[in-house]
Amino acid sequence: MEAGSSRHGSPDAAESQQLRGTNQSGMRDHNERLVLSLVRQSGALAKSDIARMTGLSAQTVSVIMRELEVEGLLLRQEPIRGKIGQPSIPMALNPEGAFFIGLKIGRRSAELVLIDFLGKTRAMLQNSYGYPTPRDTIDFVRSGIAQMRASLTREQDQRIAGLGVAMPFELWSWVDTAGAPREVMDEWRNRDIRADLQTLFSFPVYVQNDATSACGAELVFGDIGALRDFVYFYIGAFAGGGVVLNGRLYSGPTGNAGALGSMPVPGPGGRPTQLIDVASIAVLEKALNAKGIEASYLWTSPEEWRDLGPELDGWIATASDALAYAIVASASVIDFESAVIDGWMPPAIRTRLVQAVQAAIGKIDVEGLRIPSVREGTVGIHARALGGASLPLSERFLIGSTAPSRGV
Amino acid sequence: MEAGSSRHGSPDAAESQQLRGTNQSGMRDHNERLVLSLVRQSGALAKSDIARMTGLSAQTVSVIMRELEVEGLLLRQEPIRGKIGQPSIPMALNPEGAFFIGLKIGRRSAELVLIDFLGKTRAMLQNSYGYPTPRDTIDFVRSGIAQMRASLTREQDQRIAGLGVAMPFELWSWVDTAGAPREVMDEWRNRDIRADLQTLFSFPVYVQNDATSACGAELVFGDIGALRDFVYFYIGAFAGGGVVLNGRLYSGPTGNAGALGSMPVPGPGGRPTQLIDVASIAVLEKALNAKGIEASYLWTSPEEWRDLGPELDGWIATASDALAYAIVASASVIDFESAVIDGWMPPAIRTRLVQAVQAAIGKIDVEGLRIPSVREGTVGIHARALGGASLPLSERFLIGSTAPSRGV
DNA sequence: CAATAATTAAATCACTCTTATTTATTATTG
DNA sequence: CAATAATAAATAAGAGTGATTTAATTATTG
Repeated sequence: MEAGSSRHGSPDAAESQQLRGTNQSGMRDHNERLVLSLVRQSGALAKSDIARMTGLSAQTVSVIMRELEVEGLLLRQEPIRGKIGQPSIPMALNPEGAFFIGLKIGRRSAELVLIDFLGKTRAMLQNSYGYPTPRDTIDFVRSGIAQMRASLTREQDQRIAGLGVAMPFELWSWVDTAGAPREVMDEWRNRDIRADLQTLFSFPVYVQNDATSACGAELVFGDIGALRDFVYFYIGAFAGGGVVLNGRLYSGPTGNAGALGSMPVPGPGGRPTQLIDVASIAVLEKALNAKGIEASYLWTSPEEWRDLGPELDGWIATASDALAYAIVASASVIDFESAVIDGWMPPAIRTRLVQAVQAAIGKIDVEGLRIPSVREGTVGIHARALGGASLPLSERFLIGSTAPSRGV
Repeated sequence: MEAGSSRHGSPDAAESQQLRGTNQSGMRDHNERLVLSLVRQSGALAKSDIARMTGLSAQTVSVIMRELEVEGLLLRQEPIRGKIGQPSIPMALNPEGAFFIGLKIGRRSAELVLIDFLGKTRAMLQNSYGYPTPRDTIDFVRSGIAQMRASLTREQDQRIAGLGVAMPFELWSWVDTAGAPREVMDEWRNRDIRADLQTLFSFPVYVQNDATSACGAELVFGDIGALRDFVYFYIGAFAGGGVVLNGRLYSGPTGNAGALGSMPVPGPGGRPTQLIDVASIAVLEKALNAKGIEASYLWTSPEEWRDLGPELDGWIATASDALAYAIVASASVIDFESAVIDGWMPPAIRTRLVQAVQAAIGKIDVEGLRIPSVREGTVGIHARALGGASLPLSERFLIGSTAPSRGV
């Protein structure tokens, strides 16, 4: 259990140990994923475009894409005329090609989301609580998914490709601080939530760290352009992160890569603190509470916070210093092109935070490094649940890049 | 040029942009590399072992390994008897299968090394200087390699698979601090050393960051067991590092991953400094010089330093605190299994340093992280040059793991 | 109508897989 | 102790899969 439970457990117990050989079906699978990844990234592409981009022969691409079309994953668009030669027929992702369900288990609420092949949200459900329990969570998932599936046609329902669960690393270690009884804590520790959920459904169930999931949502659904290597911060009740290398979400050997909340940074007094202790919404809430301000709306209305006054300014100042520091430290481990910051906050405040971080980086000694550009996330508050849903999508339809290329 | 020159330039200008398709030769190439990687990692293996490990059919493995044997890359060992069934015939790497040349360009000296397929050093040459110049470096390489090749048979010579150059990132930015004239600095900045060297040889020439190279040597030649993800520190005149992910050296989008010398850490007074400013041999030298102690033997006799007294103790104390901090910060970016420390120092001192780092980590708040084990490097002072030589070896004969696996 | 580019059918080629066979060895039986 | 059974490694032959090559077809521009 231990390390295993927080990995994204591949339900088929597939990748047994380490290094596998490649055979023809592996090759075809790889090329199919490649085509789908390119079409997802670039919009609609003609077969000839794909052939040029991949280096595969036109005929191979023709065969692969025709098959994907027959399977309902690609849709033929209007031919493009006006250029010399036979008009090209762009092929786009079919929104109805597949559906995915994401579940986020958070400190104060759970979210369930149903998305289509393009990542568009088709349905969303929420469940608030004082603290989560396995039993209630499973009930919520069972009834919630039943409700969502009822709204789908039989055809659509059969195209549900999986459920991805985004939850914090070692959930039980903080559930008790939320006032939960000890039994609940132990239940989370001892139960294999993935296995329990898997018994309910015929499609595969995956589990992944919540901030890593948010990062995955940014990668798959976000507007990141050609960005292929970035470090990602999600500032929620707690702070966490994720890592994208070579266009692929990297979750690490134990699934705990991007544990940026635990990054040591210089605290207010100059002594080292963890990032999470200065750059999380929980810290902001505490600061507000200390002033006697009721701040539960931080959790309930993330689209628009009231005017928060000096506490917010102070929070942004310290949080951005800490984030700047964490970004520089990250950049000395991996030469990321960008650092992306998103979180449970209104876009306007996210913008302020990012600007403050950019300014704060300027005050740090960065000799010997190329500092990543700092940008806002483009997915927003629901990134974790969407990232959960992106997990079955990635597993089934996308590809990384560190793959064997063509021979000579 | 810019970013390009410090990448490991693939001489064939092969991997044009990003995502390539896979074809049969790619598949075969992948499986061949897989076999060689496994044999390198595990010593000698029978065909049936390989078949079990890779999931490939016995027949496929038979064909591949027979071919590798014919090519002279594998050697048939004595059959192993004493077990039921036909005795298995282990196949080992043929030491004469290929040769590789490594060049390290350092602050005070250059090293040239010739190794065989097992990584054993066949020849080594050194060249000391006040500061390096491109012209002298190229002369040294030309004559040095000519001398080395003269000692090889025609057969061996034809099996030289490449030259790998290990040199610091933006060499020119510190050459001037070594007292070099400005022209030399500019020459390094403006010249493409890889291209210049490539004109001299028919085998491919690669360039890579020096500390990253050292890390690669540890990965390929070191005694790391099953370790597949680690962060590596090389403490030389300066401090640098490297990153191994999934059993593969990761050099990052710009080739500057593992720039750990630039990691911000709490300095002596508690204010942030870069790791390089507290944990490098140059700092130790400076401390000794300040006490009026002549310390040039630090560079010339790294096998055995004289008794260094309190300055060494002080250096180990501050360096280990900083390293401990850098390791924790790295672990919050990637959940490394281990941190490996090596450098230009006698093994006994390396041992002390590692022990001090282990102790120092205990004093840091690591909640939410699994802390990597800290171990000594097993390659030693020549890791950079050997790592240079490992570069053509990896490019040509080894494989990472993030590759398409077998189909159903 | 010539040139150009996209697409695809047919034939070919490379590589892995499955099945069956051979070979070498240990374990068991009479 | 010889004969036989069991086991495992290695390989040969043939089948199957998927990419490539070659050539033909189609739609469009100029």
